Amino acid sequence: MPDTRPADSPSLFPSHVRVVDVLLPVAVGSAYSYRVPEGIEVAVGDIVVVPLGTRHMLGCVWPRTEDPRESPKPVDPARLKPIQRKYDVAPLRPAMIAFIRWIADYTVTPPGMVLRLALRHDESAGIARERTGVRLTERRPERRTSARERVIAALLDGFVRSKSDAAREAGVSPSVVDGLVDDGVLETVVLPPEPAAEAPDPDHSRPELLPAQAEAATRLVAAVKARAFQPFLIDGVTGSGKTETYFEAVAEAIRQGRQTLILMPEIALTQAFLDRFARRFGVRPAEWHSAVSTKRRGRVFKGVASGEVRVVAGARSALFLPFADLGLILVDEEHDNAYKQEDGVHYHARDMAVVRARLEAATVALVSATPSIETEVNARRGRYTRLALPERFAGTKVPRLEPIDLRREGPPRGQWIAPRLAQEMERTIEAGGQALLFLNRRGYAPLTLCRACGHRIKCPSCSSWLVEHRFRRRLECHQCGYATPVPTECPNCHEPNSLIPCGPGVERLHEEAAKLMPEARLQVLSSDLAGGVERLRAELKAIEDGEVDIIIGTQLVAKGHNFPGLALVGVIDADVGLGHGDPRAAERTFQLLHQVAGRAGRHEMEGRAFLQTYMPEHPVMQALVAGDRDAFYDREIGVREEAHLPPFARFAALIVSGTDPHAAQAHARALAACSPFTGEVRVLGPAEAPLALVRGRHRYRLLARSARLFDLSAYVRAWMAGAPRATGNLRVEIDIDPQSFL
DNA sequence: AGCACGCCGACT
DNA sequence: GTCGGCGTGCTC
Repeated sequence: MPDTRPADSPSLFPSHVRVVDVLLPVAVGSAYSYRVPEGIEVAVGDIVVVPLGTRHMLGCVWPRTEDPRESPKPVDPARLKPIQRKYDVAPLRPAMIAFIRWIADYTVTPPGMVLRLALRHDESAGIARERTGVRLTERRPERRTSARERVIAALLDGFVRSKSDAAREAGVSPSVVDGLVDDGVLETVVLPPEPAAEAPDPDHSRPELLPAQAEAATRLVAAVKARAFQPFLIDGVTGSGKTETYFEAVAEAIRQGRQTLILMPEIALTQAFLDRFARRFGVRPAEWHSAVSTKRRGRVFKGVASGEVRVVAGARSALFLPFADLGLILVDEEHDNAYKQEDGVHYHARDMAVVRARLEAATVALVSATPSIETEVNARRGRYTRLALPERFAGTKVPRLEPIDLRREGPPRGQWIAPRLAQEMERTIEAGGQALLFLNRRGYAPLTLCRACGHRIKCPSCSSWLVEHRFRRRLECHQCGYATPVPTECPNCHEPNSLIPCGPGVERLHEEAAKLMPEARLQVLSSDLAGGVERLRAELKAIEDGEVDIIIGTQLVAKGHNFPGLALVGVIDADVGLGHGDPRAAERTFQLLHQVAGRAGRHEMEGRAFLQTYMPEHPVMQALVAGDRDAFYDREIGVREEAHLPPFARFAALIVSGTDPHAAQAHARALAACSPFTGEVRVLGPAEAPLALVRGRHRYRLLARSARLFDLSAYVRAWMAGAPRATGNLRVEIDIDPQSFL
């Protein structure tokens, strides 16, 4: 049914002119109206091609609302342009339209920008090329050659093969096959389109579950069966089998004929997860992330929309796929901050997953061994049902954690591995185990200092130090990517040979470890490893095969990878981030250290972990060493409540940036001055943003704080409506629920 | 978001 | 003289 204007409306349109609203994936406030030409039928949700200015783009036929923000103002009918054509993809379902609207509303972003997240994959529309195969006919060639004979022999079974397969099997070049087709010896046949993903089998290989797993699985399965919105927290210690547990829910969704979305923070490194899925269900799930080829993404997009793809494992962008019937969403490692999108539309994929599940009447489970404070509070309040998995599998023990007090037993100046840790490493390696040194700093040294004048080398366009990467012989900015050769004299006072590297990075730690243990085999693992993801996978494999004694890694090693031989973990600087007054630092530190320490001793050997710290009495260290998770959460939740911090209050951040610091600050002040007054919101700032200068843009930040149940999005929207426009190269970004509320 | 239009600085 | 930098405004 075309969505035509009611005949009785005092509209400018003659009643026979059919008009629909189309939302476009651009930053305009509302949908635009288009004429529907004869011979085209469109309905709400349809994806259409429309002209906009000088170009053509995809849009979605959008429902009319009472909301004046979304409805277009009446436009002169003479200016209406016609829809060009309907696009050959499944229409967006009402739940998806509602989801897009919800996010636009909540994040204070034009709905078109949110639609863009769902339509951005231009391959979504790409028409899958028809695949053809060849089959033997009754005819035989007049000219017979040995190559031709081989092709005929290979195809004698009568089955259809693709041209390239036929050529490969016969050991000939594809042109031989083409020649036989021309002679009528082979006929071409249209093949059915290649499936985007094989169908997973819910009963392929059902595992034995521990009692706690079985109990949790039963409840998840019941929720999936009920086909109603139900949120869970799967809260299980490392090695308790969270994945096996939620796989039972996936199996049930498959049996119900509904689809599953599994969100993961670091999808490029999840080979192991995909294999695990395949062992349980017989096939791998469809993958969705930036490293998947365009062509493949196009197939997955279509398969998801048609319902043929049953399970997608993906990064946060997979949340915007147009599922035909989504029954289950899993958010693995839900506490991971990679789920927060920090540019464009600022959304938190974990929270939006819960929203989407509600709109789809689906089950959603957040999964973590160290839940975010927000999720823990939701579980304690009963908003999320907690499914606890307290037991580890037989044969695996929780690693023993010990602090190393750097004030009393620290390493000599210029070194970073404490003598006790070095001893323990040696002992571990002698016993045939592996050791991991964890330091969350890439490169050789985080700061280069001039001994003569005290100058510290900074990035020319950011407010950050340049990090020395000795292997590449460069200083690099980790903020913007700026790189320059390591200078031989101080850029400030020009004193030669006066520059000294300060502090450790993983490269420097590698140097020190190699000196301490010259016999040991070492491997550095960080995200900037030369050779990219391929090389990384190879190194991980080598470690798994026991070809490495000491692993030196950044937080990459904390995330999701399993090292069976790992018996000892040394955290070089357990205090990173603590003591800077960032209220989220304690939580992040706890999660990261818990995760890193948990890497040790997942298998035969008893694991040990050492935390090098200047504050062993800090509650985070105490809770980690005592293995008392609840103590950490109790305390941290108490701190948040008392200080009126999330989730007991809400924040919105406005970041004003521009190349001219004075202009940026002035605009930030002007915004502060025009914030609508209400007793329920406090506006703080402007102050320099945590990263005061990025890529040559100076940043100032305003924070608005309200009570938990206040509609802060509506407040910010009203505020922006009455605010002076940003002019010149000034930009204002809105971040609802910012990660940092320092 | 793109893209065109328009207004000011250094070059064939 | 115009090429092109970016700032501004519009797209049904």
